[in-house]
Amino acid sequence: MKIGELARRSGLTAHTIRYYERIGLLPFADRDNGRRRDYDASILTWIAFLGRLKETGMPIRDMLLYASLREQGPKTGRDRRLLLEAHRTRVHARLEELSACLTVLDSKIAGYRAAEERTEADDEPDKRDEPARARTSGA
Amino acid sequence: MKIGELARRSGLTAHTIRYYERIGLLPFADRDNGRRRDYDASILTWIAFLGRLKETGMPIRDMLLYASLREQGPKTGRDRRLLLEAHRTRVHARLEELSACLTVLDSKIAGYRAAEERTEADDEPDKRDEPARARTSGA
DNA sequence: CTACGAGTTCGAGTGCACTCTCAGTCAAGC
DNA sequence: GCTTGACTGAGAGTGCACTCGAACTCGTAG
Repeated sequence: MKIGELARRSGLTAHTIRYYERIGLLPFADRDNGRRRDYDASILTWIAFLGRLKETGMPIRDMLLYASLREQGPKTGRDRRLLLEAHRTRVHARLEELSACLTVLDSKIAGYRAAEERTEADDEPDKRDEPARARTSGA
Repeated sequence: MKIGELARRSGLTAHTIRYYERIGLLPFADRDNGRRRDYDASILTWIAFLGRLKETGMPIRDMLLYASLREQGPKTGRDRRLLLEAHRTRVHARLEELSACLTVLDSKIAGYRAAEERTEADDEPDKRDEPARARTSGA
């Protein structure tokens, strides 16, 4: 598989694939007789996993560490697990954080809704911009 | 309240507060007789809310839109609500995405754990780096 | 009066993760 | 033999969100 096809199949651009190879996130690819990268389909699994790490907010420098452990073979399994476990903890924390924010967002939206209903009812403009607390003067 | 105290109380740096004012995320602050910013405590509520938006991944350009609607007073309530609802949808999607990734991460970790147990059992090195699929040759 | 520390503006610099341009190379088709 | 189009490496450029430095101004304590 050439870089163009890998780009289509992985969702990365050819530019990004070369960039990832340059920085060591992808292993140095075999070249054909014309020095062009020629990939095995198995690289797709690795790219997909990198995608997960990225999606969960892992910085490239950490992915590089994981990648280098992977390059060193199965003896690094424990280190890789520890790395993933630490990351898992962070992702979990982020998840909780987002949930909490979602709650705040919901109550803010509810506040705006309530304000709109009041406005429809008495059509009275005011200067408030904090809809979460209802005006006591209202209906 | 001067910028230093606001920085301490909001968790932003004085640099960031000035930057936010410059780009319009914070309203232009009143100045004292020496041209220094003098804040009312109410700004803290706004900064906290901006923090929520930021925490949930809203880009500054969207926060700017929200801020400008807020500046225009209560007549923009509906627009602000729509903006927040759209954002809420994105945050929710992100949350699901993260949950899915967490599952993948968990199974990857479980795979490494299993590999470690096998290694402890038969102390046999191998070349595999995809722990999710167990070796059938194992005990 | 002088020193100090906190503030001011403006603009340049930083770190991240790409993203793109350039000049050149190569295999295949006409 | 020539064109075409995907590919090459090196390096510059981009967008985001700050972050910092330089040179300056104030108000107050000593």
